[in-house]
Amino acid sequence: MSAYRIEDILSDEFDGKEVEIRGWIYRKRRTGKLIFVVLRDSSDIVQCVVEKKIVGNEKFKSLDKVGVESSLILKGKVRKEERAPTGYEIHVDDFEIVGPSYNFPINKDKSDEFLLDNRHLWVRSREMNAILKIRDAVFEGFHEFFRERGYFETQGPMFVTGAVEGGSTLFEVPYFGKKAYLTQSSQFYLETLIFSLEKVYTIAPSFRAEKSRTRRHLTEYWHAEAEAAWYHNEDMMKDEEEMVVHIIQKVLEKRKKELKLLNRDIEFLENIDTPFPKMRYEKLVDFANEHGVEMKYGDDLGADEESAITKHFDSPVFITHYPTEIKPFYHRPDPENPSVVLCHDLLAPEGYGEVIGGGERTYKLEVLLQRMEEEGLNPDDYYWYVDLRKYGSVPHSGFGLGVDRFVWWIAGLNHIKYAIPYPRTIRRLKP
RNA sequence: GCCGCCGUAGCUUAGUAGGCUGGAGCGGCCGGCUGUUAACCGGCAGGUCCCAGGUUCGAAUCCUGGCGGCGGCGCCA
Repeated sequence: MSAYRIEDILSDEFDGKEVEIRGWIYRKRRTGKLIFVVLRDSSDIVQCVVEKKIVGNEKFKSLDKVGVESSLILKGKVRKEERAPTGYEIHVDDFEIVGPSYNFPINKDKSDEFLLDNRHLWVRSREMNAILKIRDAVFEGFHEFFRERGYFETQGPMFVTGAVEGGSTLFEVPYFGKKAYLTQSSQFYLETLIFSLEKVYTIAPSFRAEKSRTRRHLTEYWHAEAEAAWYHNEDMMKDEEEMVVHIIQKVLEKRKKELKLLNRDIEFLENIDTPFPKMRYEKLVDFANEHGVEMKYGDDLGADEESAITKHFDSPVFITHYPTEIKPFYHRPDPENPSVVLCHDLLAPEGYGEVIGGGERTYKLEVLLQRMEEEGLNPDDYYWYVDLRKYGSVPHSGFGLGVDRFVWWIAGLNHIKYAIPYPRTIRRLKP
């Protein structure tokens, strides 16, 4: 007999049928000559009733001895049962203990720190299981969207020699007697690749040695990035908002059960649609001040500002046209007003804040060299990036999205460390 | 870089204006129970009170230093 997934047998169709299932003991309760085993597999949980008179004294005792997380194969008959946690239970005819487990370290009392130390075991929990499935749907949604839109998936290197963002946040690694760094972003490499493929995307890790201790920072995070030739700022924003909606739809289609388990406000997600509100940076300054957040022109958005602003929207919101001096050199200054750049950030609602940073790239050689000089950068260090502006340059735009931040928001989590299987933060390097 | 908080049993913790033998829940072990819902009932074991030094008749509690951890800001995705 082949084994069923638990999720698949939780239906009236299976009522009265004989099945085999495999999984791990999630809960176990003994009462006299009965043992209730709540078994979990990757799909769901189901209560199984083991009677002493059916399985025999020896087997009954052996099951009584092992603890939660023991792995079992069991055979029995499915019955509809209102008293069971998931509405059905299995009356067990026979079972096999495959891998016993004693004294599983995680029980009902648990601190964050303890669970992080035991992440390799905590990934089995129903909460983590639900989050990981939502994360999977998010990745699926990305790939699906980009490919449908004619983007090619590609990859940049992880070992690099220079910075994309500020240089102080690079992780240095020894490299055969030389210094190398772990990449902060694949953006510059994607820019080179559009001259071959025109529209490209990648989902890869990025590394930032920021000493941040916040609920939205990781030192190693998954970065979904795209670049497209001939795209202007607004073209890119259009793809992005449609991408965000596509991914949300994908998660809603596949993972409603998991969102419910996490107590996510599902209706909120269902109501998100294009177009997203768009606000120029200068308007945002006024908006912030009108809503009790002190902000002056030239300030970057802090966590307080983002949180205060996004709580006023029930949709992600684009902020565009930031002052040139607070953005990196590669952003294209607005030809109509070079004191601002053609860029955009996407802020997630409900106080979550920035999930995307993107914009149009400077494609004229003179402008790029001037901006590099203003920021004190040596063009020789970026010779290959500068070269792109010498040989058939074209207008182009791109963006980077923090996938873990996105999952953090979609799943409605309290801290980004719950959004990734093994979070890496300034203080957390294991397991 | 800055601000704040914490370290007591395997886990979660009570106890800290110094004072009797440092309590409890969960987990573990032994026993009981035929419908449990993170079951329940009885019993047992389990402690370097983070480390070092100091004050004191007396320190988990006060002081100094160290180690480890947590939350937040800035920065960013």
